[in-house]
Amino acid sequence: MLSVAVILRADMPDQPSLSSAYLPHLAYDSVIFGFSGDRLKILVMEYHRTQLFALPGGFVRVDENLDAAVRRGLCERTGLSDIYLRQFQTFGDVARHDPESMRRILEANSISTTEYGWMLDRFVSVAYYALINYETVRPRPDALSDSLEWYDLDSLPPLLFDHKKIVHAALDVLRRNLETELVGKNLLPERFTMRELQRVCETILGEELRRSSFQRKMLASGTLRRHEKLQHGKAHKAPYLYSFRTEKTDKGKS
Amino acid sequence: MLSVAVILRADMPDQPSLSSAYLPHLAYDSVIFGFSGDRLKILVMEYHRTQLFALPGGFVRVDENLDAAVRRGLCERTGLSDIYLRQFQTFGDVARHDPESMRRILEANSISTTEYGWMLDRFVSVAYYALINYETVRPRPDALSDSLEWYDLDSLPPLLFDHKKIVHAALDVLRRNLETELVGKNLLPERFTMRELQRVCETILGEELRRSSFQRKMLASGTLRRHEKLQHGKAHKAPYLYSFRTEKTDKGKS
DNA sequence: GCTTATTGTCTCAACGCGAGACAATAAGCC
DNA sequence: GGCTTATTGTCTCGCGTTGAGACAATAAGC
Repeated sequence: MLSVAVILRADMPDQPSLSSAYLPHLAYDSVIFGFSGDRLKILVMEYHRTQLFALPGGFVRVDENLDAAVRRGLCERTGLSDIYLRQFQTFGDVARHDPESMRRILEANSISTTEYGWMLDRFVSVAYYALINYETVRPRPDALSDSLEWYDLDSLPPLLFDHKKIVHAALDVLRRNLETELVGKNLLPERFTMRELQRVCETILGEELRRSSFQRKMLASGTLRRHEKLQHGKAHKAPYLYSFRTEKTDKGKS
Repeated sequence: MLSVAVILRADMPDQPSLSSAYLPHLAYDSVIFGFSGDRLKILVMEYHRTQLFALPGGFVRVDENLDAAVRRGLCERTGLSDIYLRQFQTFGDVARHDPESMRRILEANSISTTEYGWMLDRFVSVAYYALINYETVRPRPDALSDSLEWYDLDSLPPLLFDHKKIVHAALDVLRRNLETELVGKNLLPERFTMRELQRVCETILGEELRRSSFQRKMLASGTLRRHEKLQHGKAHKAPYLYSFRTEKTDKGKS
């Protein structure tokens, strides 16, 4: 949360006071998962000149749907507009706010603490997680040139506020919803091999799965469509390519 | 949300302005489930002189944890202080706010819309559900003598705002968590028969379960403790009484 | 003492899953 | 071209879980 740059962008020309354009005391934080072929990563931003890291987040405009606000922020960061997004928990403890760190960020960026003092207040934050295909995204740090980079889940930098807790909560929910939410659809390219799909599931769960059982279960689930075009160019037997079945692409196929 | 009486209680003697004691634009709503022996019910409040119905809810003080605020409100309504409570979703659409209905409520209760105009604003609401034993509670409508009563889930009155949607979302989550959350523990008395436990699960799921399978599964789960004292006074074979196992009551028992 | 409804437990078949085996295949190497 | 080798798709076997039904034990009412 507390993405300074989101506020400072020149995208609110008609607002006399910047703070009044947003709902006070309310923020969102996003855990953006990406899959890189063998590892699960998330996007972490670093505030310039502070070595302080946090999840990308932002605020909600007074006339904006909560979901829309998150989608807007996500688009600004990744350039993607139609991605899988899911709200999973709201964090509202008083102890989560940390005005000292926030003050350091503002001062390091020469931002007036009198005009933007409201950012030092307590915030209740609604947390979302997103699933995107690692390859299709070039993360864009915002106007204050904060960095925005992929970090391995098991080698995250120290995060501000309660963001570490938020990341773990996101992973928990993601694991619970792995079977019902077609996770691979959002983390893999359009067409993929059974092995790649298995890798995604294994990485999220943090455990290895039996190949034959996994294949049997996936085929039986009816969510996959097998294509006749094989993957060539690599060693050994050429595997089938699969894609996720949609109502449009095929109907009534076994 | 928008429980007027919560605000008007004389519990904030030091606050010069009532509105500043609470986080603006933020509320909570609670779906309080109770079980009456054969039916699942929830608590619904009626604003006096308006015939407008809504879920019990309230606001969060500026120095108060979100969870604590809900617990406080729940205690005021039910008198219970140690109950099962779970946050499940946050509702943040702009369309959910309905200033006209809110104005009717304020006017019907002769509340100044200039001083309490902030209650007409848009609110983002964090929704919780609670599970309580129907028998142990005498619902307390608040200072404005709004009524607060148990309603059958399938015969709810029309609810304000998006509260119907919130109720359905709560039921969805409750069903998904039925197996992992020891729901019966909170909806049944201390000791109960296997039949009563099965009734709770069936009512929540909205479907009938096989008696033998249910009994086998419950006994195998290890969460139940069987007592030797039987239930007498009723016809037919006397069933065992069970209670939920806690770490204190027994350890290492098969 | 009989009837009747309920309860605790058992059996059997169907199904899903872990584990392993097998043939088919395609690239690399000689 | 023939062999090696790793990967893939599929099959089988055994185990445990579940649905469905059966059975005896029991307690209240007549």
